[in-house]
Amino acid sequence: MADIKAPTRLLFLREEELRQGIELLYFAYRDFTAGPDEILAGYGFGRAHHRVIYFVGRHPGMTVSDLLGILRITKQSLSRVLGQLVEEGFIEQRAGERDRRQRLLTLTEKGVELERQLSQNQRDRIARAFRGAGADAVEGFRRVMLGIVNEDDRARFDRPREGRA
Amino acid sequence: MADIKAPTRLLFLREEELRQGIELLYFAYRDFTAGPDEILAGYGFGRAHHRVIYFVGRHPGMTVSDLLGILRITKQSLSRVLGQLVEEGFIEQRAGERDRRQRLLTLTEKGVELERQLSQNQRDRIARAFRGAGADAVEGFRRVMLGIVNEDDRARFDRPREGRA
DNA sequence: AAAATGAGTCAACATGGCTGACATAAAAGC
DNA sequence: GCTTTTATGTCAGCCATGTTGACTCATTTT
Repeated sequence: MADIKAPTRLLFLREEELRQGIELLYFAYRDFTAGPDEILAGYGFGRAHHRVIYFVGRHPGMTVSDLLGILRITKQSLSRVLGQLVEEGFIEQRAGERDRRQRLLTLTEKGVELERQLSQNQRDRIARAFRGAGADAVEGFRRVMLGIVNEDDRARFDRPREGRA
Repeated sequence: MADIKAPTRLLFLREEELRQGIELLYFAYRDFTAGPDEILAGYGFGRAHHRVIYFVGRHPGMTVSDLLGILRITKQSLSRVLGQLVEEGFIEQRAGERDRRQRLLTLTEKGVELERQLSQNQRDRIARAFRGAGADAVEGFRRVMLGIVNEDDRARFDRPREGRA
């Protein structure tokens, strides 16, 4: 079908390898988010709520601007979902001690429970993939994925400890 | 900060490992799509157009329902972006030979060029990550990502050949 | 001839991005 | 102390892209 392909067999394989990488990212992400999306729909929430719940759960006491930095969206977009989550009692805000302009975000018990419910599906999926692939493969996965992430966010994955915000 | 964590050190690491997996997927996908998004904006297109261009480029002559099956969206959603791409001369439709109800999709020259422009960024990023991580890591990446993808889509990645549609 | 299929269309709606303008309280700088 | 900057929130409106439901049309299958 008039496939536009590279001249040599070797180069073809290389190109094919990269295409596979692209598609693995697309399909893995698509399937990875499908589970939580269903649960969220039951609460009238969307994927954006999940991201907020997730990162606040991960970094209790983080500020609004920490969150904006991670999500890379505008504060107007964030405020919509964050506002709902606060209003419906999944997230609590309290003023910062050193800087009282800040709103420190934490999950309520209700929020923790929702986070657990949402992430369980994803953790199961990852755990299954990790177990099936073996420890060396997991290390390879980690290395490749880190290489794909923008340099300025790699510190977030620094070995054992958790990077602030 | 009242971190909710697991009882033992071993279990903590395990939990942390899974969390890292989740976040690697999130950040890698976010950064992976940021480049093309900028280019697309210049054409008045969005990520949905990219996906259509990509898969039609990948599988020339595919049908509309093939595409719907891959993207897992409704035909109404697809028709919007596909219609634009056809109208603006990036994609051509022709009737199927065996079944004249089908619309077989192929990229025009203009479409091929846009596809190349869009994917170049992603290919570069993947290539850089693959080179930096090494061949074994790439194999591990492949194994883990395949484990994350839903079983019914894994055949798409069968070793060397390209699975129809 | 009737039923099923592939594709397209109209209408209405929701989510979650965006820009721009503006308000308020607190902190930092001079 | 006054001014400026910063952290946050808010109003209003726009756009892209997903959804459901109802329907048409041509063609293929039964």
